[in-house]
Amino acid sequence: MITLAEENYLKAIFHLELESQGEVSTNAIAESMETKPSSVTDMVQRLAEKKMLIYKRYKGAQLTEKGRKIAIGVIRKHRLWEVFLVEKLNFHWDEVHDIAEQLEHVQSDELITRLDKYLGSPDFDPHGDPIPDKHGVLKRTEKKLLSELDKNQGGVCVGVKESSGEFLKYLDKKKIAIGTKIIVLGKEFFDGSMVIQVGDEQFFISIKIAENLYVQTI
Amino acid sequence: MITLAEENYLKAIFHLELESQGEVSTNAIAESMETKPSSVTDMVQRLAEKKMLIYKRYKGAQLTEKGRKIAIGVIRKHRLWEVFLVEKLNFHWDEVHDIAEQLEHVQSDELITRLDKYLGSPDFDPHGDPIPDKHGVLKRTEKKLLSELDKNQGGVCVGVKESSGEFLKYLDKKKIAIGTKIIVLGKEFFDGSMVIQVGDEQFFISIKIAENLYVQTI
DNA sequence: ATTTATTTTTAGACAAAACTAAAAATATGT
DNA sequence: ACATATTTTTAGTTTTGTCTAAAAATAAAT
Repeated sequence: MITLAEENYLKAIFHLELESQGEVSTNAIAESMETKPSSVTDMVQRLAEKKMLIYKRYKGAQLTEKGRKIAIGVIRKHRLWEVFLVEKLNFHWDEVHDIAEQLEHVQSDELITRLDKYLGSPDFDPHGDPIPDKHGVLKRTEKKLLSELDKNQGGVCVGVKESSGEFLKYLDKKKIAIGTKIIVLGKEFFDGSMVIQVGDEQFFISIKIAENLYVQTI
Repeated sequence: MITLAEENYLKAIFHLELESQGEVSTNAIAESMETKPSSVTDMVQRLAEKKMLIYKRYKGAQLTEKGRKIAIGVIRKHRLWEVFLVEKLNFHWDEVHDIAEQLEHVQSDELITRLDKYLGSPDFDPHGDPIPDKHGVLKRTEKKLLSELDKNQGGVCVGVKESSGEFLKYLDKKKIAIGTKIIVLGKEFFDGSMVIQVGDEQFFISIKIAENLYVQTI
């Protein structure tokens, strides 16, 4: 049996491992979970006993295969519920996080299997983050053109193909820079135009823009 | 703030109050929650301090308006989620209880408002139990003919209109007696025939049966 | 009414998950 | 390298919710 708190720790450690290679520090976990380092030490030791991570004192934590599986399972549930909240209950994409944070802890494999099917097995959540499949495989892709992204997929801007002053000025006006996250909210088949989300703003772009912007998918 | 355990106690006490008037005994609560009487005493004292119920030692507990409101809120959430699981995710009616037991504790008024609307504001859950409205009002109806019930509504058999031997023998064969719970799973408009659930069995009945059976709706 | 049985409560422990304060280990700066 | 700063851990409490065992109150029985 796994507790709610344990699931949250595993999830947080998983995310931190993505950002920086190797062991995750006690302080980093404490900060990301808004708790005290001493509490983290406690929990991390418990999780190490349960073989969900490897912990070396003063060095940090590293998920085991078992721990990573659980973390990815929680993330899969979180993102599927976010899709449900936005697509079926018409929540706005930025209102769903706290609710999904609760729903992700409901324990029932059958529920998630059916929810996934009901939602049409989506690949991305409303924030553009990829949804792991039932085997825990995360679609980890490389640099792409923005125009290659699908609906609901997101990426971080990593460069431009064309670098004319006009184009850069346009990007500046739209507050797109290296490191800016972009989510595809909609895509038109016949002309490749898109509606994208940048920060709080949603706007329309033509295929000419989308074909000249490189993004790193998550 | 209210905890998960507190919600479960309030819900259990609410159900016990329906079955027997007046105060609910410590032992009764312990039995219905599958826990020890000493634990119940503890929790009931905490809930009394929070003004969710009135507790007199050695006498039992009685919900206050505040406590009852919370209990009904939890029951509303439970039953709405059950409808979701059956109608949208195609679960069978007898598989959904444990999952709804978890979903009922997700805290978000907006979520429930939207879920209710999404499901078409149903009046009854898949077990035929009534769903309290957003103000906590439970559709508490009186004795009716089975034929007057709507789809998904349930009732307890309280008597017959016609009492011929043939009819009673039929009821006996179908294991329907005073106190038996009946749920309407489907209703045909043009002839008033129904598919009903009795215990584990589901079967078809004609309007002649439905018009001669009194039920007490829940 | 007084003993017996049942119910309920108290007292004391425990586990999970958090905290504070202090100690220990590691990292940094000159 | 050595003092200082930072990070991490330990030790000791707290809260929530549970338990067991024993005591107290209430109910039942002869």
